Amino acid sequence: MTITQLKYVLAVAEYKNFTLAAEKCFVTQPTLSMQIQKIEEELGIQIFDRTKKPIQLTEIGQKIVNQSKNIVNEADRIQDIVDQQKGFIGGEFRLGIIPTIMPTLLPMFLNNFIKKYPKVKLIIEELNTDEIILKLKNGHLDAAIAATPLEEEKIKEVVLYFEPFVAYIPEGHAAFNKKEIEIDDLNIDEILLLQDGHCFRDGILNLCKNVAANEKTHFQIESGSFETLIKLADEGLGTTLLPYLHTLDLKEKDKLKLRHFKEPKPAREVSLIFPKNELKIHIIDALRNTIAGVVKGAIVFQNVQIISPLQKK
Amino acid sequence: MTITQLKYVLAVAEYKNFTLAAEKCFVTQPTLSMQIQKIEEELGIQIFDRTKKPIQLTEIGQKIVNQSKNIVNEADRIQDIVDQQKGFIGGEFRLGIIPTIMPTLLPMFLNNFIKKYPKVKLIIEELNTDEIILKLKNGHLDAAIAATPLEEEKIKEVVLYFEPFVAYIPEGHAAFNKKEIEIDDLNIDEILLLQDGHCFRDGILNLCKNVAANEKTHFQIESGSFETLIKLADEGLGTTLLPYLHTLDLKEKDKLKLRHFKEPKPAREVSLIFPKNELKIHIIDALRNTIAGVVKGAIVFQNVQIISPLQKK
DNA sequence: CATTTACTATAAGTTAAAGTTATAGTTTTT
DNA sequence: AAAAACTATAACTTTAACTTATAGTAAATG
Repeated sequence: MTITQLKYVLAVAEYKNFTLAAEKCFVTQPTLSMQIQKIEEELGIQIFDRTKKPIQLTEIGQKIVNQSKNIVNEADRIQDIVDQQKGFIGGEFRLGIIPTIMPTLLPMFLNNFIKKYPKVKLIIEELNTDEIILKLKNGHLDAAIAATPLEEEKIKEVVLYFEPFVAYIPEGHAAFNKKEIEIDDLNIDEILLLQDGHCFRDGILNLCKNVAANEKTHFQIESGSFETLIKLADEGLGTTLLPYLHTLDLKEKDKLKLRHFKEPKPAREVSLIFPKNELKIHIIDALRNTIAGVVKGAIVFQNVQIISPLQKK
Repeated sequence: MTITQLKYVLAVAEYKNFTLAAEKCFVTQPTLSMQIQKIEEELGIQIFDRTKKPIQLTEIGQKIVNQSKNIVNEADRIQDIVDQQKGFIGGEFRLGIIPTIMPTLLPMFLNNFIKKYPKVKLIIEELNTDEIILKLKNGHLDAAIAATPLEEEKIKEVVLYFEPFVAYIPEGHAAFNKKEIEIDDLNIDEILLLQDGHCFRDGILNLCKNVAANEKTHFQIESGSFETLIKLADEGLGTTLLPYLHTLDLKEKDKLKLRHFKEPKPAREVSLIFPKNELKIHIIDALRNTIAGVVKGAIVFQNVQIISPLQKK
């Protein structure tokens, strides 16, 4: 049994197709077929059920695939250990970003980063906070950008910036005429929120003290994107809260509906988070510095009050 | 990088000697030398410092060895997964036993077991409870025999038997003339106990309610073996408590000093414990049945009161 | 201090494994 | 029924792993 064979098994399990899997492994299809046969013979079991189309894993095959993922993953870390020792900045780097940060932050630093560190192959995935924590722990991600604090035992957090929330208030709303507003100018029932699972929602809900009592209103819409929320607000269906960076992209017309909060402004803490083993710490540091550089120009430090993404009732 | 190379690295790290390591790996010394060179070259680092005699690991080498242990360990589990599926009873099986159970229980079942399951290569290690829990969790042990309950999250316990404690009371002691005794006939200060780390000690200490207050007496001896305790008791230095199976081996003369407790007798719960993944469950079941068979004849069920090994203040 | 001992490294050759191309054999799709 | 999509087998090549033989090197020994 070799690591190579295990990788072949994983490829076939993933693509359910020998030909395609062979391509992805940069070998010919017969090589793959033979190596799979060989490991099946060595173990004395069938990993794949070839009678089904597309190919299926057998019951025992599934267990072997799970274990193989472990092994291949752990084997890949050998190179990480070496890279860390050498201070080498390169190799694959898997970064998770939550959906409410992705579209605004990523374009700001991505270009800078890949130019400065051309040897790093960034693999970026949009994931919500729960998925991120899971994948950081099992090694499927090297780092992530999320709202903090999370207080996860094995995960380290390094704050990147504090991002204030800005209220988006449609014309005709009572608060529209105020220059600066306070949280109590908005009625919690009318604030349009992102759908559950997006941790941003929890942050917003925590703004108001009496959420629990008000949760079951006659009207509840939770969208997956701020664009939808803005349009709903424009239709007179309520107000919404936008992270500051997001407001920079609005049309001039819509920007007129933005109202900043009085200090201390409600804000979210955005951090770079990663496993405490700090395996790819050099890349993480490089990423942090790059982001810090671009954000410094975009967000002025202000007196803020952090909304924790934690409390999920 | 291959699993074989990693195994070679581990062998050299263990024996600090290429020639010996090669023997243990069943290859010639040049093979080992070349493969080690090859992985060092591939990673671009030195794993071993060959200038020192005997050979030493470099700093990075130590990290690589640690990770390699993980990988090789996880790789070995592939075969376990297959064996489990097939219901195969064989292969290596690492069993930990705490010192206070080892000498009495092991001789009772070992012969039976190896005759009945000749394909299983039993590797038995005497370890205290803490070490056992650690090694079960990191995969260095497949199962263990210890006093329970332990209430460890990832470890399953299957009770093998309940073993009453018997008091050993030297001539001249106030309780010597009683046929059956109660725990309060003994003064906690005079009970000779096993040294710390042996979990049996905790069990005994839990017998008495007011231990904490009495712990700092003018006199405290904690030996590592019951033999010592018995001799100390004979010297008039106190009494001691012995697990029932241990009393069977005493000289006739010493047996006269044993006093059984009134029911419910204080007893320890002895269990077979193993990781919840139940990888080698067939061997574990075989072991349990073998032990159950031999113990049934030796320990009559009685009304007992379990002393938990847990509370460590 | 030269010699033995106890190792590790290198060289040359062999064996075994992993890979290739070409093609045959399936099953599914059209 | 033919074509397409795919996997398996066969024959061969390349590469990697392993062997024996021997050179090199540092520590131990008389």
